[in-house]
Amino acid sequence: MRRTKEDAAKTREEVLAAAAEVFFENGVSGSSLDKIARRAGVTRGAIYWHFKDKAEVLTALHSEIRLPQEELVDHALEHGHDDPLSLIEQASIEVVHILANDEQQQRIFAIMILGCEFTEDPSETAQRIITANAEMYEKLQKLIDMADRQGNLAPGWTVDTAARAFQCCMNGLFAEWLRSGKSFPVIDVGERLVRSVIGSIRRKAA
Amino acid sequence: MRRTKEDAAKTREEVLAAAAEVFFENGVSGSSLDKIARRAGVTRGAIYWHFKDKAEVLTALHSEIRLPQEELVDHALEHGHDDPLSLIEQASIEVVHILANDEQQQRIFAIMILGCEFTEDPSETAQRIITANAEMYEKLQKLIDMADRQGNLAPGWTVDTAARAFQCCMNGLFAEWLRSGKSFPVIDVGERLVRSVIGSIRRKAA
DNA sequence: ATACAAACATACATGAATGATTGTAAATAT
DNA sequence: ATATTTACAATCATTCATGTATGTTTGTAT
Repeated sequence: MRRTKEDAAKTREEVLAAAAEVFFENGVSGSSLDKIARRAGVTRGAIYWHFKDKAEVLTALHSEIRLPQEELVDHALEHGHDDPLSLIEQASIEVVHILANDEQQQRIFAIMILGCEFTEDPSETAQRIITANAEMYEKLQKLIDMADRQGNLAPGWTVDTAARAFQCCMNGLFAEWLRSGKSFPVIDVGERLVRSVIGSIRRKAA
Repeated sequence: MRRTKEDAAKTREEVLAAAAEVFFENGVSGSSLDKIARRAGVTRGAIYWHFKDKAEVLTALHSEIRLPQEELVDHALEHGHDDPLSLIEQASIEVVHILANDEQQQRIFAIMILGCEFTEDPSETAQRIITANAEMYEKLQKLIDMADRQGNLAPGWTVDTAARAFQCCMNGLFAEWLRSGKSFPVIDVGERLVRSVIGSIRRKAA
């Protein structure tokens, strides 16, 4: 009962979708490959065909998140922008809106932030997550550096401090929202939070 | 080789200390009771004598964190305070300083925030963490409510939105710091962040 | 002095998850 | 038309952690 290439690609997607659900429900280490297979309507054999092990399923899931605003930010980094802080503000608010409406991305985000166990000697999977976070931070830092060179950074702030503070807020926002079972309006809180922090970072007009 | 009561209490503490280390290094579900026992210099028998199972070790660890400023906040809640927002600001900055210098509490915090797997149908352990977080939120909310009734809440903010925003920032700060391997100065970032958000929440003097 | 219980260590039984191997039917290349 | 992969399913051996049960030694009460 061999399937055509499209069929195979389909089962691969179904496995990933099932993995997202099961990981989300039981945590990564609480999810056996058998559970995922059953949810996907296949056997473990199928999973082992498409992926090396559970870690590879996780990284495959992770590589599925590609927020559209990343291109926006990349473009600004390449071509420059006359108001980088406003760009950060707008892009971040956009991300909040997107995440608030995309259940699949919420699940993946929850798995990454809350469901992946911390290790001091990180597994390659955990390492990838840390790396992705670091890349995000670098972009943030470069944009704020642009703002600084344009004289728009408020006194007292350094580029690094500002970038870290903003990153903490955003990750904290999503983590708390997902951890609490979406018990508060992310969009409201997120918009106010973003504007507050950006407002503090931005040098006030004299 | 029965020990005296003091000896027994000592091994209990040693088991907890070892558990904090092992959990921190390998994650909760990646830590077998045997590993913890070896680290503590005992056998699993000793652990099973003092605790029912791994979950009970975790909750025992969790109950070890009692930040001193909780009493400060409780006192303010009971007796009122003429400037609750300043109280939040000071207490939070104090917490940052304490956490920055207490490795044991850092480990426990890391385990709770990063190392405890998320479950939609939460285990009792996870539930305790969520509950503790909710209690913290309630106190925050009551303090901000006090500020609101004193006319000190900036327009645009609601009590809930402000409390959530602040909570997200603080948890995000610690989570990012620990996840990143303490790669940035928490105290600097934390102080600026706290002052920024509280500054945004507080109504400006006319 | 003796009986009992506390504080463990040791040994064992169980189950769950993994990874590897093998089987196999259909798709595709030749 | 045949050979060869592909895309899985099914089975198996092994590991590993857990929980329990039992053994052993020593404090402690009487």
